[in-house]
Amino acid sequence: MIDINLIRNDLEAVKENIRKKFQDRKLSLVDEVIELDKKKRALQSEGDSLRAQRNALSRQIGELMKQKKTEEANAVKATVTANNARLEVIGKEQEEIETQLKKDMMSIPNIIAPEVPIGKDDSENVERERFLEPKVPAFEVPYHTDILERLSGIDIDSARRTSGQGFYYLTGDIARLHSAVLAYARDFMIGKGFTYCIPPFMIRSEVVSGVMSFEEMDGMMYKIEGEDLYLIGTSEHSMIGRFMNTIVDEKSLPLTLTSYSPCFRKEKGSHGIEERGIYRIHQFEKQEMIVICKPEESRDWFEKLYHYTVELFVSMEIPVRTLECCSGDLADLKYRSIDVEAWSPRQKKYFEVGSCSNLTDAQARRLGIRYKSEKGNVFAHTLNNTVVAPPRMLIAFVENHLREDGSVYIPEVLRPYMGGISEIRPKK
RNA sequence: GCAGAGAUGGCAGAGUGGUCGAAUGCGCACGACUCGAAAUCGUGUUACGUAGGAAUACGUACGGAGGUUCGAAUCCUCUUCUCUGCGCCA
Repeated sequence: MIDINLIRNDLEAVKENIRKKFQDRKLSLVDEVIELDKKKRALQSEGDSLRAQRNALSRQIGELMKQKKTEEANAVKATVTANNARLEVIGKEQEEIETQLKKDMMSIPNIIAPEVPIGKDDSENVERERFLEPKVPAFEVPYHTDILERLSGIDIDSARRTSGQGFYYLTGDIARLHSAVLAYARDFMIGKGFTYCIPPFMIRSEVVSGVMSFEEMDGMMYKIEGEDLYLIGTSEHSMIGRFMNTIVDEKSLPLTLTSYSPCFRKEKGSHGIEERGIYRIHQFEKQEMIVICKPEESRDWFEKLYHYTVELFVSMEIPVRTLECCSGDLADLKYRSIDVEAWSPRQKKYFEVGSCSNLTDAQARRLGIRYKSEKGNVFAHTLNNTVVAPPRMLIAFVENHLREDGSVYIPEVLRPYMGGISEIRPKK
């Protein structure tokens, strides 16, 4: 949600931003907001003066009652009752206008960063940098589940029976590798000065509706039967929810947090879930980073954050590239987004393993996350980025580290978490 | 899960229908005293919205939602959380 003052003061900038995102149908919303805002203020000042009158009259009634002038008091009461009738009408109108205003404001996208390339959809995203040489081995790289099955590392058939499509059993060294990657990523982020955090894996509807739209909620969130609780789709939900409607201490900024959680997603309407394998699934685990900082610091943090992910992948010897999301592919709340993609020697292309976003104050304004400064209370800036999400990243891992004999190489940095072993070999 | 008590400003804590945005204490800011400090004294110190250049004015908010009333921190209903006791449990 952007600052309404921006619309009041620089309507053209807001409209230009909408055009850059190819959302021209939303242009009329901006004019509607101006109108509604005017009406809202008019109603408020009318209501305020009526209330001021009522407060004065009520005090008068108190006085008259004390002096036992009941008749006069009743006369004044009648005036107040008439006022109240009008107040009720105003109240209803105000409520309607405010609901519509809020809805409009939520649909108006955040102002995008100057470096965001203009483009309609993800096909126009722009590659920024590459790290490590993307290699294609001489032998054919099988589909990731075939690699994992040969290593006795996965059992999807059983998972289908117990839980249905989109689930998996990881077993043996592969399961251990999964945990090792998470533990290594956790320690890596702690080493960068982040505070490790394990959040609630379920949150209330109140928090859910704070962090996402109704459509997103319907398409993603699993609800707990008979309770006002939802399984989180990412730890960002509970991590950001933690600061909803709070004023954080300026001295504690920037808050740099790294959280672990399982993530549950319906993936409703996405065909990817039908795919064989563990690319798109209902349940996965993820290490995430969250930064809450002062506005003037968010641009620097953004650069740092996605470079941390890059550094992590490079340390595990997996080639990656960064991809700048173009204007049309950027979600409405985002100022800027960079995806980190890992190399797939099988597909001979890069695929997404993480996404880093700077939401500036749009998310904070929507959720009421502020800090107290000399200038008064200011909305903070929020950023989030994937450190690593192992089931998906395991695809990149086994594809890149597969050797011709079917074994998978374990990079140096992970060995302490794998009992010192340097490879996983097929059984038999 | 059951029963009882509670939720008020940065903190502690009064207030049970009308000059209550809220006593008092602590904290904090500024000033006086002092060579300087402590102590002491004085002044100030909630947030949000609207109008205004500003001083300020008006409105709203006493966990949250709704209700009663001319008027609600105060009465009623629901809800969330906290504490105490019992029960249950990794």
